[in-house]
Amino acid sequence: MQAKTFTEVGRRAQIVTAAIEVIAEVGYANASFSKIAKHAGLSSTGMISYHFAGKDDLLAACVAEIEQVTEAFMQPHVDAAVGHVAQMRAYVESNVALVGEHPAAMRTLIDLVQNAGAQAEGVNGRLTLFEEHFRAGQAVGVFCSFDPRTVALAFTSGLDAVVVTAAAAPEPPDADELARLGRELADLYVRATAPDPEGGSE
Amino acid sequence: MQAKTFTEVGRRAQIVTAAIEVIAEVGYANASFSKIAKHAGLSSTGMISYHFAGKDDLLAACVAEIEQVTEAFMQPHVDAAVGHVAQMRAYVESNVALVGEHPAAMRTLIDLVQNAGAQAEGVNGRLTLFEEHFRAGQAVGVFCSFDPRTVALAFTSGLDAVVVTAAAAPEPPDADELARLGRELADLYVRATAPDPEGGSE
Amino acid sequence: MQAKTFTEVGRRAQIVTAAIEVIAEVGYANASFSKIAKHAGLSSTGMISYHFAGKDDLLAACVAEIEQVTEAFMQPHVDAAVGHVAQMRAYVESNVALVGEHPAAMRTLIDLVQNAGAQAEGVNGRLTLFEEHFRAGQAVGVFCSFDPRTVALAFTSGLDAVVVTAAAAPEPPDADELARLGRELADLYVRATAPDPEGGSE
Amino acid sequence: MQAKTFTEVGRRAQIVTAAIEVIAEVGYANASFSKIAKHAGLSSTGMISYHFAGKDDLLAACVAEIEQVTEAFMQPHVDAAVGHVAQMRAYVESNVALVGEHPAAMRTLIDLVQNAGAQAEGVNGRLTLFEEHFRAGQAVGVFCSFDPRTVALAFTSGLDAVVVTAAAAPEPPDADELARLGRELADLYVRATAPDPEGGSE
DNA sequence: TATGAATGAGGATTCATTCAT
DNA sequence: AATGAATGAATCCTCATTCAT
Repeated sequence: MQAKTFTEVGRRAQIVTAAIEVIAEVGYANASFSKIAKHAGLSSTGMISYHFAGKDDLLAACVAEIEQVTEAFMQPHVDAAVGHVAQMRAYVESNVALVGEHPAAMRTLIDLVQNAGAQAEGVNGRLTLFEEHFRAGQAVGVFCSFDPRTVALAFTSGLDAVVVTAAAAPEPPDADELARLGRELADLYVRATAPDPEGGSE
Repeated sequence: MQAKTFTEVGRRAQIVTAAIEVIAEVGYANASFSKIAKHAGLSSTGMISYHFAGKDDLLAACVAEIEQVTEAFMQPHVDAAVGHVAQMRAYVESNVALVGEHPAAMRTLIDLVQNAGAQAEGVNGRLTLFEEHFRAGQAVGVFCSFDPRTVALAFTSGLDAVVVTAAAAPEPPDADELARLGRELADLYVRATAPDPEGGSE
Repeated sequence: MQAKTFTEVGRRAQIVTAAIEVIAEVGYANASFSKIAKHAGLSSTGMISYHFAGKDDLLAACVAEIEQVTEAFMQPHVDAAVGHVAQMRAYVESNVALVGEHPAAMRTLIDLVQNAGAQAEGVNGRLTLFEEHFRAGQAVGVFCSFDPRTVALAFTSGLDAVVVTAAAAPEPPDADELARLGRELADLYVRATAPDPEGGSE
Repeated sequence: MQAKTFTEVGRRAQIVTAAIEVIAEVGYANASFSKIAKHAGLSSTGMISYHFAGKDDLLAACVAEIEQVTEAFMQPHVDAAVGHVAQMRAYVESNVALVGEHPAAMRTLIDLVQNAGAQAEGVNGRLTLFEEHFRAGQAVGVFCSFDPRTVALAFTSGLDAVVVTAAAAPEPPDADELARLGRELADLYVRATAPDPEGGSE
């Protein structure tokens, strides 16, 4: 009915930012409106309820915000890659590299994705993305034969684990270390999906 | 100095069992003492506080219990395997097979491992186990060259994801399907760590 | 000194209308400024506070509005009746008939009258009206001897109950049924106040 | 599973008593757990939630408590009366007399009955009681012809109004005044339902 | 006049924990 | 060894009201 005000947008963003940081700090289970309000410099939790329909709404906004940031960072890298294998590598490496840019966001995203469960479309979305990528690659012979769903599941969660571990480290890894980690993981995934020696190439 | 009585041990076990089932049902975040007490047939939450120092203590006991069950099931399979590769395969396949035996325990274990975070020694223990297994295998040339820590991290979390997905499925997979899943995953891990063609064999 | 502007009057009326409908729907206890504002198409509750001194003020305005509508409908019927008995009958029957015209208003009015309690002058006004009507009728012998105050109280609340029950029925009664109900009740009240057989007539 | 403890019963009774008094004072709409807890001398509202499943549960307990007290007082009077007319009179008079014994309970009961609405079985119960009493009396010719449902509705609400008005009066009426009020009302109801002059008698 | 943002108190409820019995 | 009652903080959320714009 009414376009969002500038202030409205600003406050929402402020609260989302605070929520992301709080969740990154204390975890999804312990992130209360109180802590988020305090972190955001708000005087009451009522303010959050004023701007968001409920906890789910706020959490969804956090996921949306992070996914946008994530996509903005990763998409160019993936698009620049040519071929299914290179694209997978670009996805993995840029995802790990993201830790250097937004460590809190990465930790929060994965926490939410693991715990929000049902309503998280992002998880299934990413899973399906991988799955179909594998299927397509197998069709053209650049991936060997395996169950795309199972491998997609193992890969995405393995990627998450590396990301969250890096993001949660006491002293965060620098860009070089992140690049190395990303390369290690991408190498692993490439080896695991490489076509049989006598297989074709792309 | 008084050793724990039989009743004491029994009560603790009863509570731990209830806690595992409750966490499997409603998740770590929503598992309260109330629900656990009710599930255990206890009329008061005070009983739980009496036997456990706190929530952390109870959770640790759950992890310990599950790990014991897990080890009892998996260890024979692993021990029966010969060579680093076969042992890794046995570990993965028997872990997935466990879903058929103790689905609730598997779901709970992974929930706790993901959320208990810091204090979970079990996670690091398993990580280190994998890591050293890789290092040893690399030394004898049955694994190719990679960062053992990173791959251990990716593999354990990938395994967890497959297990928890299977355990949480609306209609649980039967033994055959679990065997297939385990084989898929083990194949993947074996491919990913296989030595270069010109490498040696065990 | 500035007379209320046209807009001012319009907004107040709009809010009052919305409030009446909301109270009819969810009841006095659950009618909040939020719901009223939403129902009125206002984007903020501040608007209500701006036009009304407080909740009591708004409620009083609702009562006043409804009483005006009520009086406009009932007065002609009462005026057309001749004699104390006939007027009482006209009052009762036209009041019940009102349910067909303004069911929401009727439900709200009675809800407010029952709950607003103390500050509701309307109630006492109606009570006093009945009381004096009885007294006057007794003076000319068309009513038997009884305590006017007590009977006024019993009659008005009995009338309210019939009205609100009719107004709240899942499928609202049609005009014929309302007429029947009104006649039933009026008959009852006439019988209850009829002079002793040997008494006079009007 | 477990019989209620003495303490449990005592606390529940204490809370119910406090709730009845608070509702009598501030009305159903404004009776919060806080006020009830304070009135009962409890240090927290959690105590109430501990003993009652929720607000509805507490309210139902209040209604049950009051109805028990009410019935204990009224039933002997009604039973002692012979014939449908005398029983109706006994019901009305003893109900009004109850105000002298339990003014707060009366005010609360009526407040709850009016506002609890749906879940109040007591209301419909009483209504049906009256209705069937009328029907039975009409069958034997001691009541004239009228719609039992409508008259039952008007009478019960009229009775409530007289009771609550007496109970809420700044200076509560003494026993004599209550007896007079009860007689007035009973006379009114008897007149209103009396059979036509040529009708039969009981 | 009107708006939307902000406030802060208060709503019911659940929580882990303690304690007397 | 166990119970059940009690605690009080914390949970999310809604409330009527105020205020700068």
